[in-house]
Amino acid sequence: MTNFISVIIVEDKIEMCRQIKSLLEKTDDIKVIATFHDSKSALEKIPEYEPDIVLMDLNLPDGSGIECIKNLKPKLSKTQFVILTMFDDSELVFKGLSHGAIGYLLKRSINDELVKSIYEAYKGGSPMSTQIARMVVKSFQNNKAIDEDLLTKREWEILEQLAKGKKYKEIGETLFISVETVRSHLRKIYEKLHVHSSKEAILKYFGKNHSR
Amino acid sequence: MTNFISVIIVEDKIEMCRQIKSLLEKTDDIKVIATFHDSKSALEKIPEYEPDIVLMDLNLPDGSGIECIKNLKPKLSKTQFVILTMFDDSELVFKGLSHGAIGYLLKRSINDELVKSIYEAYKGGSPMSTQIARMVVKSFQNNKAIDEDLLTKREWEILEQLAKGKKYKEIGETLFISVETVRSHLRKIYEKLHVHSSKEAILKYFGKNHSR
DNA sequence: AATACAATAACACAAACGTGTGAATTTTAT
DNA sequence: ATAAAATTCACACGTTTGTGTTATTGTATT
Repeated sequence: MTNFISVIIVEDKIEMCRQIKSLLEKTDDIKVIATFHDSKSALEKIPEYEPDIVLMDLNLPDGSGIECIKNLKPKLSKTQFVILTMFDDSELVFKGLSHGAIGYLLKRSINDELVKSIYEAYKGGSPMSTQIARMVVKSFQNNKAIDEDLLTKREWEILEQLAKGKKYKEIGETLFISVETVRSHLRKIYEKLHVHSSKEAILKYFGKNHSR
Repeated sequence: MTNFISVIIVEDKIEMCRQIKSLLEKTDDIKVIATFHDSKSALEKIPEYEPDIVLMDLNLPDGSGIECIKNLKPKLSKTQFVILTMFDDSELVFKGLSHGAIGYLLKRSINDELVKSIYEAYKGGSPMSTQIARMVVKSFQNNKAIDEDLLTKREWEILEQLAKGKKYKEIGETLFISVETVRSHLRKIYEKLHVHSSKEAILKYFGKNHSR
């Protein structure tokens, strides 16, 4: 590292690119060391720069920015990727974060947050605009799968085991009861959850029954 | 709503409580309308106030603050719960968020962020300190369950269907192929994933094989 | 003391699943 | 153009699962 935070911008719209650059260069300790406008040249050239931060647009003309991150990440272990996009689509957010992006900003809110976000990303934080954080939190709240009081203590134990991928026989061995008893419990569990297979029960357990 | 944001603090340590209160009251449009020091009285009295925001400590003497949120939430649909805690333990964070909290702040960073966070929570955002956001992002990245290139396009389609809880016959009907073909694909999928049941395959699909 | 629920267990039968083997056709890559 | 991989389908056999029925024992609740 040098005495400034090196940033590369990948963004196809030149005007937007310039705007971001000028925003960042108001600060002395951030330097935009390169800009790219398509994923092909970004993939080729970025590794040479070893930037601290890459600001990545998702809607590139020749392929998704997520693909770009996926390919660059292994070569640049010290670089933090921050996604910059127009859309607050939850699919995209989850995909972006799970593919190695460390932060996720909406273009409409960059004026207020961009510079601060670069610092945060550099310090190992995860900049997200308020709206994005809200979506992430929602994704946890959807997982309010089964009311705790619906199943008895023992039934929860059985379901937990099932949700680890075990088969009936193994559950019985773990809990020191016969397979028949396990089947007996699961019959009641399935009844209470309104399902007819271990698959469906597991999905409910993880709150993956509706949506996504 | 009135012309200010009404806040209730639930925090057992009186000194900390007073400190938070004085922080918030530097701003005219935030009013601390009550404070509680244990979950029993909080549960009884808070519904009468219908506050905009509840700042909730997790380590109350008589029961977890999470339980408290769980009980209050249904009675106060317009109230936003923000957790205030000493610890950045990931279990707690996920539990808190999935039980109805809208934000999660660490006590050590409240000086900088508290007032801003109240505004954000009020506007429907999700205030989180940078460290918490980082943990949340990490939880997505751990879910890098299966390498995309491991399975073919068709195999992904089959697995997706399976992960919706469908049985083989239904998968075949959805994709317009015979059950035998579904079985054929799943045989290869199980081989590639090193599993021996639909249960295990689904767990891998959702990244739930290790931990949690 | 009576009633309800929880936990345990067995038997039975059909449906669904896991796996071995084999093979034809289409798509993709070299 | 040729090899390799992907997609499709079938038959067979043993295992696992889903569900109906029934019963014993322990533990609360009233």
